[in-house]
Amino acid sequence: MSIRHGLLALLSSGPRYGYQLRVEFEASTGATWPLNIGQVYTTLSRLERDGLVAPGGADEQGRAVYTITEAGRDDLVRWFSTPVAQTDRPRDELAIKIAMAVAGGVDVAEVIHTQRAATMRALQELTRAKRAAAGGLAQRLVLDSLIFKAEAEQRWLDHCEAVSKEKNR
Amino acid sequence: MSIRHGLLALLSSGPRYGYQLRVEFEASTGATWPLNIGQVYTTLSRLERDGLVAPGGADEQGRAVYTITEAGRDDLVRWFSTPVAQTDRPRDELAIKIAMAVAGGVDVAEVIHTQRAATMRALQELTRAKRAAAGGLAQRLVLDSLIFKAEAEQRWLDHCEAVSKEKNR
DNA sequence: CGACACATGTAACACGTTACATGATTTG
DNA sequence: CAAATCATGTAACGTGTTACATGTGTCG
Repeated sequence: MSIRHGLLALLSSGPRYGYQLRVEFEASTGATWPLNIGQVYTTLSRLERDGLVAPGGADEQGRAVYTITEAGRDDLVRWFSTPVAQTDRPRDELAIKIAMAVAGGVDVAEVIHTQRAATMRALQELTRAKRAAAGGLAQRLVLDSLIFKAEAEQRWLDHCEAVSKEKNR
Repeated sequence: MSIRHGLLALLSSGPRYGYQLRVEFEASTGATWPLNIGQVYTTLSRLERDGLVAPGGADEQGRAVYTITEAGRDDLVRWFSTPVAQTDRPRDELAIKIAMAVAGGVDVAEVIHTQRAATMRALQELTRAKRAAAGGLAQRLVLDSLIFKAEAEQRWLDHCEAVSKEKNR
C-alpha cells in the first residue's frame, strides 16, 4: 500500500499526470526504490477503480491528468493519522533466513558473515550517497532511515553471532 | 520469497506435511507474523510447480507429505549463501509516509508523534514477550531483530523531528 | 538521422492473504 | 455429545513487478 498512498499524497497537492508522478515520487523518496513507470499507470487505474482519484481529462500538452477525489483525501488523512503497526509490515527475509539457519543444520556463522559484508557495503554506499546530498529534505530522511536500519542490522548480526557462538560452547 | 524459502528450509531436514510446516515455521520465527494455514498449501503447490519439492505420498496417518528435491536443495543453498540486498527489500511504508508528509503540506510533527507512540507500545510488548522467553534460540533472535529495528525506528523518528523542526525555523 | 527523454498504456505473472468448504480425531 | 484441534485444499483477490507495444518531441 506504499505506492498507492505515495501517489495519492502527491496528487493531494494538485492534479498530475503519470510520468510526472514517477519523477516526483523518486524525487521524494530517492533512487533507493526505483519506481517502474508501468507501475504508476496500473496503480492509477486501481486508484480510479476505488474512487480515490478521477481522470481530469488532458492538460494543454494533451497529457492525461488525474485528480484526487474527496474519498481520496479521506483515505489519505486516515493514512497519515494511522501509525504503521508491526503486524502490517512485511516479513523480514533476513530474520527468517537466520532463524532457519539456526534451526536447521546450516553454518550460521557463514550466513552472518556474508550478510555482514553486504550490509557493510550498503552502508558505505549510503553514507557516500548522503555526502553527495543532492536531494531535498524528504529524500535525505529516507536515506537516513536506510542508514539507521543498516546500522541496526549490523548490531543485530553481531548479536546473533555472539549468541549462536555461545550456544555452540 | 520468505515463506517459500522458509518452508523449503524446514523441508530440508526431512519430509513434512502442511499442517506440521505451519507449526514448525511459527515455532522458529515466533508468533510475530502468524502464518495462515492456507498459505502453506498454496506455497507448497507453487514449490511443486517449480520442481523444488515433490509430493511424497502419504505417511502412516494418511497425511500428505512433501519432500525437497535436488533442485530444491540447490535453491536453498543459493538462498543461504546470497545476502539480502537493499534492493530486494520491500519499500518501507513509514519512510515513504514521512517523506510524503515532509514534501506535502502535512503536519509532520503529528505524524511522527503518532508513530512514536505506536512504536513505543510495540517495543514494550516485545520486551515483555522476550522476558516471557518461551521459544528456542531462533525465535529469540527474531524477537531481538524486531527490538533492534524498533529502537532504530525510534531514533530515526527523533532525528526526523529534530531535522524538520530545524527546517521550520 | 539516430538516440534519448517524454508519455501512455496493457498483459501477464508472482507472491501473499483471506474466506470458504470439508472432514477426521481428540477431549472435556 | 459438543467443541476444539488436527488436517487438506480451493477460489478469489490485492499489490507489486516486469515485459512489451506504441508514439511524440527534441537535440547532437
